[in-house]
Amino acid sequence: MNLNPGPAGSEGWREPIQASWFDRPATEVAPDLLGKLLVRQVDGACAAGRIVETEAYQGEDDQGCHAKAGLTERTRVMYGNPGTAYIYFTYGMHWLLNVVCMPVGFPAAVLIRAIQPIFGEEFMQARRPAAAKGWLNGPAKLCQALAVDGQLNGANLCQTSSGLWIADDSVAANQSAVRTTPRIGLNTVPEPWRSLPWRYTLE
DNA sequence: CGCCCGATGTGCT
DNA sequence: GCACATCGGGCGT
Repeated sequence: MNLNPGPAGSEGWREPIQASWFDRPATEVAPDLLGKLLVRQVDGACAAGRIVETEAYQGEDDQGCHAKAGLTERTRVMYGNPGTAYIYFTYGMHWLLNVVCMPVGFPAAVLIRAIQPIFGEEFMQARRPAAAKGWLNGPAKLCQALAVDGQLNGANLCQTSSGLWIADDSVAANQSAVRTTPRIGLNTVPEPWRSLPWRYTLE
């Protein structure tokens, strides 16, 4: 098995970020996730991408957050441990990946919206049209590329045994390059939540 | 490039 | 019923 090691001299991608790092507001975790690695290991292959776009969703008050409906079967994971994967199905065909934040009992999560390929491109391209332009710049696209679906809902992202984790390879993001905008796709969400600057992008 | 629209399943009112 | 944290193709500019 060739694990397609990461950048020379950097083994940081093997070490998952620990749960305590996610035990704070999603509006803090979301910008801090920019520049971190999203790593997938499954079927004897390994692939990773650098996170370049995130969104924060937090609290039952946030009318853009699924937790506005309170604790339900669907939102249960968001009320759980920080560092857990909250993965849901939408538009009849797409999976979206979030990382749970905040202590148990408070619903919050960060949506991973885009990554840039770091290694394991062959693994990712086998699941995405190789010729497609912008083949990882969307929350459903990156889930398809990394073989992330509902089977991983509730998975612990703080251990490699899940086959999905987030790592810091010490290629620090330039914080000055972080930009904020309103979140995408909240077309019927009332103000002020619709326009909160809770989308974070790199470059 | 932009806008428009259909695909397609499910959670919640 | 309907909205939905989307995507890709089609067609007009």
